[in-house]
Amino acid sequence: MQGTAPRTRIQEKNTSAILEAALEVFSQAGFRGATLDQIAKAAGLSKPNLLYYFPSKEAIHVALLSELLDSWLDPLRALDPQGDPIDEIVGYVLRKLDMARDLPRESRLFANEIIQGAPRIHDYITGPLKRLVDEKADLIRDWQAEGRIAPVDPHHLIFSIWATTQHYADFDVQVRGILAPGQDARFPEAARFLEHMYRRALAPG
Amino acid sequence: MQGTAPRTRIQEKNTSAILEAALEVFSQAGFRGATLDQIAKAAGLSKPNLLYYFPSKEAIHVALLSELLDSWLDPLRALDPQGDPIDEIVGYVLRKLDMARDLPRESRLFANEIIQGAPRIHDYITGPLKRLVDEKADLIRDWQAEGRIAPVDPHHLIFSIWATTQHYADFDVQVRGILAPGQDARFPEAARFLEHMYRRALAPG
DNA sequence: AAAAAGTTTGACCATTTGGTCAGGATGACG
DNA sequence: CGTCATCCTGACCAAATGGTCAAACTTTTT
Repeated sequence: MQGTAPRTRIQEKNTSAILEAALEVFSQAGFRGATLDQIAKAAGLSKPNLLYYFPSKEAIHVALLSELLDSWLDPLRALDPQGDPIDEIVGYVLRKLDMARDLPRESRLFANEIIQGAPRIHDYITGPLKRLVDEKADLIRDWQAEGRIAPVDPHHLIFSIWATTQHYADFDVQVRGILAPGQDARFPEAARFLEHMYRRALAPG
Repeated sequence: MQGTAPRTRIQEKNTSAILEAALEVFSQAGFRGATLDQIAKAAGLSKPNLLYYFPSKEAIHVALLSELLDSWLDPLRALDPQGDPIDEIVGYVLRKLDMARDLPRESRLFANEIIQGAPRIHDYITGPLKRLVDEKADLIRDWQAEGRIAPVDPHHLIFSIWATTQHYADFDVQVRGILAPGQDARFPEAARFLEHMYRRALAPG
């Protein structure tokens, strides 16, 4: 009945249909641009029925964001202190690029939220996200101290990785519009470009 | 009276007050998230008075976008075929970064529009924007053929420049949240990082 | 100073939108 | 099969929102 764990099959089915529909709508229109009617229609339910499963529009949005944020950090977490520094970072870039390809709606949901001032996830940014980024920045500084990677600012390196990879999800319309028609290969091409760029930029010496 | 050129002082003053207010509101909330009341209040006018100067909310948005798109291409246009390839591209990066610092609302207005599917500027993307990008991609390919710059995909190079620079405007909240506190230096730091990255990535050989 | 042109507003309207509710339908289960 | 809990809906509501309009108020022009 609430945003917590579903208890019955019907709840299971409907809550996930709602979240799926809401992801579609919110990611495309932003929070205020989305309407309960759109979400209900996309989920194949009536509006009052939506509100039987979630107490409000806001609650749906929060549920969606919580689910997302939970897994958003995973690729960065996987940066391995034991691995080869440049391979690790390039691996991170390619993992993020895969996410942009496979989960573009999640990326746009996140982007919408942040562009509009991150009203609902400010604590996440200054809390868990900042902590993890700071930790990985330290790791990168360690690698730099050992001379295994060029001495660039770790935070801005991470920002650039986010920017370049998420760009292919968030600005997809623009990318396709400019690359058209043969844009089917844009992700492999982007991977090749980004791998080249980061290998070159980070090579020590 | 319409979105064309103002005729009187009062028109001059009020239309620019409206556009300034609308930029503030639209860039922060997106088209659907913005309300005429918010814009009117920010402009210091009554809502009916807004609609005396612009026929609709949509018209204000269009006027704003037209104004913006007109100047959006300038930095890329300035890529000089006569200059040193790497200096030219790094110069472009730094110019875009300056724009992200000085005109963040314009950047967010644009980003909001594209994330939400570019309903109002699709023709601009596949038209003038694509043309200019393709032209500059050819220039970059020429430089590559002369061996003066590394052979990376020119389109994806340009995308990465847009992504990394606009990130500092569009995702400002996130950048500040992670860098805090000493985030006042984020633009000079970003400039240093990006210049390093692109010089390294593009050096021939 | 009067007329004309331009500007502003309060009151109003239709539609959209998030949300409620009483009651009916449907399933789970002894 | 009966009953209890879960699920679903049509009708409804209040607030917000984009937009209209007649009338009043200013400014410019003659």
